[in-house]
Amino acid sequence: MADVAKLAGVSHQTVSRVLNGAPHVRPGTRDKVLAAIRELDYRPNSAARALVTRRSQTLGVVSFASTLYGPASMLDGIEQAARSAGYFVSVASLRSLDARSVQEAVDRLRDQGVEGVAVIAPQISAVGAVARLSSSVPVVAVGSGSRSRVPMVAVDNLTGATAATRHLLDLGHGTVHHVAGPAGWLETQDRLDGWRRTLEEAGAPVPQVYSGDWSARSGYEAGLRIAADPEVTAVFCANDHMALGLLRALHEAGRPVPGEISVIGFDDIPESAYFTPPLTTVRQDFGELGRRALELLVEEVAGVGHARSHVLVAPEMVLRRSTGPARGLA
Amino acid sequence: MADVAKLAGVSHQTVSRVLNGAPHVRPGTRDKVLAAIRELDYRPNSAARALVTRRSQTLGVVSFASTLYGPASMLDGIEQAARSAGYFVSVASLRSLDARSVQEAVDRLRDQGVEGVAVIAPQISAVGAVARLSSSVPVVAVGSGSRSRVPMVAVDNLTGATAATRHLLDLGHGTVHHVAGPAGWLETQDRLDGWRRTLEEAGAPVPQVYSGDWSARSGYEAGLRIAADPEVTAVFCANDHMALGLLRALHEAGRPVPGEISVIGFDDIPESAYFTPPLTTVRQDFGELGRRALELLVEEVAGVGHARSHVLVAPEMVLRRSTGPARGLA
DNA sequence: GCTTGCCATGTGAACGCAAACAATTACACT
DNA sequence: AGTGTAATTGTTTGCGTTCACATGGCAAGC
Repeated sequence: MADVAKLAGVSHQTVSRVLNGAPHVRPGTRDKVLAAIRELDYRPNSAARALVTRRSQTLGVVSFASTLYGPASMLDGIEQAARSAGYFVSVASLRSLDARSVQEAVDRLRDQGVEGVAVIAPQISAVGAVARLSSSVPVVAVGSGSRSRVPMVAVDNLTGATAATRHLLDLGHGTVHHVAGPAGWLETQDRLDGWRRTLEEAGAPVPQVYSGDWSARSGYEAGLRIAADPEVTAVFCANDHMALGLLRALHEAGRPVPGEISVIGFDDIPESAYFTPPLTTVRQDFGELGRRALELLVEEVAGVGHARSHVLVAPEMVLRRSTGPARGLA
Repeated sequence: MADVAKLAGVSHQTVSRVLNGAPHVRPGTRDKVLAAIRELDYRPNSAARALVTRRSQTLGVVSFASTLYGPASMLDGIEQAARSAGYFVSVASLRSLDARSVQEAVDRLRDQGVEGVAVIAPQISAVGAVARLSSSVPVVAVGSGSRSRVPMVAVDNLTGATAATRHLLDLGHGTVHHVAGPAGWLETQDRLDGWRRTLEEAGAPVPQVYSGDWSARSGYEAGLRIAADPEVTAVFCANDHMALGLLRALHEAGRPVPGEISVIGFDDIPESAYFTPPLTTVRQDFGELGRRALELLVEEVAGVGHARSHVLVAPEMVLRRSTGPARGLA
């Protein structure tokens, strides 16, 4: 910076002012400085700036299962929004979701000097852990269920699950079976609740719940059991990947979809439209979730009050061919 | 740090020595310092350290299409490896792949002070852009094709494509059609080359190439045209998502797979085993790719020579039910 | 007993920048 | 011309580390 100042014939402070867009710099002076900067290909040193301003311009993201479509999309949305807000993004991904790992990841990010952390870790224990240490750095949760003590942005899983269940009921199905996500996840819980409540309100029996781990494989395994149950005519899968596995199992068992069994998923991953048959599902816009979360985080970092700490984004049902009227009603 | 020094009754320099594991610190002294650190919950300031050491302990990742399974998995692998190597990871994702965007992303990272950059940007133009500016910071490319001028780690697309094509030929198919990825991608080119070369070596006719953009939708569109062509009995898709779309189109057109047409994909995403029918494909271990790339980058940063600058990871064929003998041979 | 040399620790700078404050200049208005 | 105010620029300080060097102590060797 001293070199730039010398070349431009001003003090380093004036260079600093130009760099930071401070007022009261004469245009001519600014131009000289700018020219010198270009001439020397000068780059401000972010470490020095961070040291004195105590602001790193960096936000942290704790992410889990980041190879899945949902988390990856949220991360992408976060990065986009962070960039427009002028922040860098540092990632720490989790291998497991216990409180210790989360603690560790957040510590790691904090040691790096991030000004805030977004957590894509939709497990109940994780959110608890995060809440406990959010004292030192602002934290927001992304895509988690509704019970978090920290500010968060999520899709309205309850409403989505209700819509899905309702849809199948309206099609004339006596009840709707459910393939849930793994225990401990906030999404799992909310979708389960929405499903159960809708059934109860409709006076429909609440059948036993099948449980998976979000993977197609687990959906397939649930599907094998479902296919063997002649009672089942409608299934709500807690995500599209499991629905894919379910579809596969049903196909192998010679149970036509939607002829004998209707299937609805959740997420609307880009592939869902090309399943066999194309999957009716509940769309959540993960990218949007990430963006909104980041906006919230930026507000927190800036010290704006937590006016709208809990943001719920409405999901949207996407009708395709995997759902149809109950048998005998066609 | 001064507080810690005072509490421990030593100088700040001794605290620094303890922190950095420097030799010549008496165990008793070390313990006192450690105790003081714990007592005060002291955290070293990374900005100050970066300022004086000129090392940020941060590596950058430029990523494109990071919501796709491949890039997301590579990012994940990179993050893992970076953590074990003691580095933080900062991400910059690209919206478009022109040289300007890449330039911008790398600049952004460099301004942040990263010590090296891994580029998940498998487009020819991107790699060119990166090569040009790799002077200031070490750069490695991940998952790109083989023609890059910067060090890189990739799956051996040529071999993979050859194996896929060979497999179908061996099954008795007269030739193999190809649904390629978008132009300009290194993977696209290498898989295309492998396919074409294998056909030529086998003396099989080289049919017209269908082109997609990696998405299931584009595979579906190619599939519509392929289904209408009675000549086609075997198709090699440049990735699994397009294969899914193709499968869908074939199914709709009443062309059984593998009865009438065999289909093979590339990638082996976790869902491929649950397609209808389960997809034969060529597996690439994206996570491993990311890890290897990061190791290479760390070596570069450390200044170790470029002995093994180009790492090719062998892909592995996964046989499932979407491929079978040619008609008349069953 | 007095050097020699290694250990253990302390002292003073410097890293590159922005904040606080000081100084100078320009301009309007009396 | 004289005063006041705002605009523009400069000077100094310190952010929290590590680095280079200085210092004191203690053991071994003569």
